[in-house]
Amino acid sequence: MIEPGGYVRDIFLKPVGDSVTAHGWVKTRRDSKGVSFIQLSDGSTFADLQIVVEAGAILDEVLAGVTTGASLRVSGELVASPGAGQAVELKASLIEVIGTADTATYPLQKKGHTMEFLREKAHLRSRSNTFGAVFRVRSALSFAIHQFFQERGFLNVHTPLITTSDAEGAGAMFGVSTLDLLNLPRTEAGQIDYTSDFFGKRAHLTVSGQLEAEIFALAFTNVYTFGPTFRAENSNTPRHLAEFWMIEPEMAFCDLDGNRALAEQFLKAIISHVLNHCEADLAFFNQRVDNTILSTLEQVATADFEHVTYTEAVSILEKAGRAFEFPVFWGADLQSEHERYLTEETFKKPVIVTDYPQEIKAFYMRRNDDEKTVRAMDVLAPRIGEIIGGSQREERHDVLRDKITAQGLPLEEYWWYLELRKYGSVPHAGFGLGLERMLMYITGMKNIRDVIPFPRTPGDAEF
RNA sequence: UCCCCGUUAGCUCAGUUGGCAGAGCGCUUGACUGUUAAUCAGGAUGUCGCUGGUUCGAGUCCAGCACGGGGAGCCA
Repeated sequence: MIEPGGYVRDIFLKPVGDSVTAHGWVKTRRDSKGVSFIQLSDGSTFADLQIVVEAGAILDEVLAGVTTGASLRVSGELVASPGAGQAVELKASLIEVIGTADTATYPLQKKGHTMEFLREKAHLRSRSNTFGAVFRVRSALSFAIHQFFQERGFLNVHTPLITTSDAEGAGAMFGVSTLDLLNLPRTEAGQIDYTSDFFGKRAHLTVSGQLEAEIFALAFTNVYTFGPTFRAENSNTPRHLAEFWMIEPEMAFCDLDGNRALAEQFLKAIISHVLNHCEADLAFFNQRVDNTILSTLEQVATADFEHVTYTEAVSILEKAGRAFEFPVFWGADLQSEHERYLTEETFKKPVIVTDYPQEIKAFYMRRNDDEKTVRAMDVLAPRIGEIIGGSQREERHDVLRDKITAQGLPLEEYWWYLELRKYGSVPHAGFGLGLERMLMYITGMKNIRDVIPFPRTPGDAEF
């Protein structure tokens, strides 16, 4: 394997004159009479290593196998580059073609691919400039998220992916079953008999780890989850996946103000980390994908977020003097167009909206004294809308029981959730961040399917 | 799931009033002593998404279906 020090990223930092060996895949090759240039990438950094092959240095039979997509081991001397694009380059004295790639059929070319085409080549697209940058940023972002919480004493909890309760009473869920679909056991009433199923009752893939995270918050004080989440909604948009990754911190002894403050610190910290550690990748996105991302990210990392209540937001929208497609009135949920107006036109930066009407929010959100609103918060970002959703949780047993009943949810399914409010209940709060939504925001990528390695969407689970 | 748009060479696309299937890039052959999406010259490459229909004749008109994109809803 390649050890630290052997990545292309490391080779760039070595002194001129060193003997080095590089491994990677050929991105492209240029020939002149007497000299060839090979762009070699191993994914460790945005820049390719330029390999220079002088006339006679390498056998023609070997060089014939050096084509776009082929994998190589190259040894030679690191030299200062007289060309403009790079400080150093590798003067090859030995090239081994590890795996060839037929130029007639290799799908990736030097330029001109659409995201849609590359999505169909998900097994090769990670070798491209764009997807190399996307997945390096994704990895750095994931690290920054763990670091942020670990440094603050948060416990990382692995909540289950298979669940027998419907966490929010909302959203279609994927069933998990070992029953024979061609021969389903039936109850006398004709319903499917899940008592003979693997878990003895109906099971699903989780739509959120929040309820289990609350259990851990009431034992470990501050916790967070970071794992995959599943929604079986038939959503066909550039912002939805059937399988995506979500981060859900949950804090005991915390109210909505603390929750809001943490969300803002969190976003600033992880954006700063990426700004400091992925400069070349971000420069590429800023140049080729969206020329506003660098200035936007720098602003978000430093400027204070706006905070308005739902009631204030509605008031702003009513005074906007604009004909929205969906009417604005107190009690209506904010639509995409309303969120965009607030973030892109009114404030031009992230906005945290709090205290939504009880009727449009989930049962577990803490009811305010006005009996009409709940301690909910949405962090809205320019261009992509809701990036974080969270709330202070209802910690009062009787109020929570009433809210579950009022929303028509089965009390018995929530027995343990209610029992947490009987034994040492404390005010607590948390939020959820969609990793892919955050990545879209950071990279400027327009389709969520292009910031996850292998997207799952309705009708598509290839790879 | 609803609305709109699209599907022509490996890729990105043009294709006029229904009348011989096109370009650029990629690939390939050659030229060129240092390129940066190299450049220059030549060459090959087609189930016009699928199934029907209209017509003397359909890439072009009509219908259905499939797939893709954008917008909406659901939401992270």
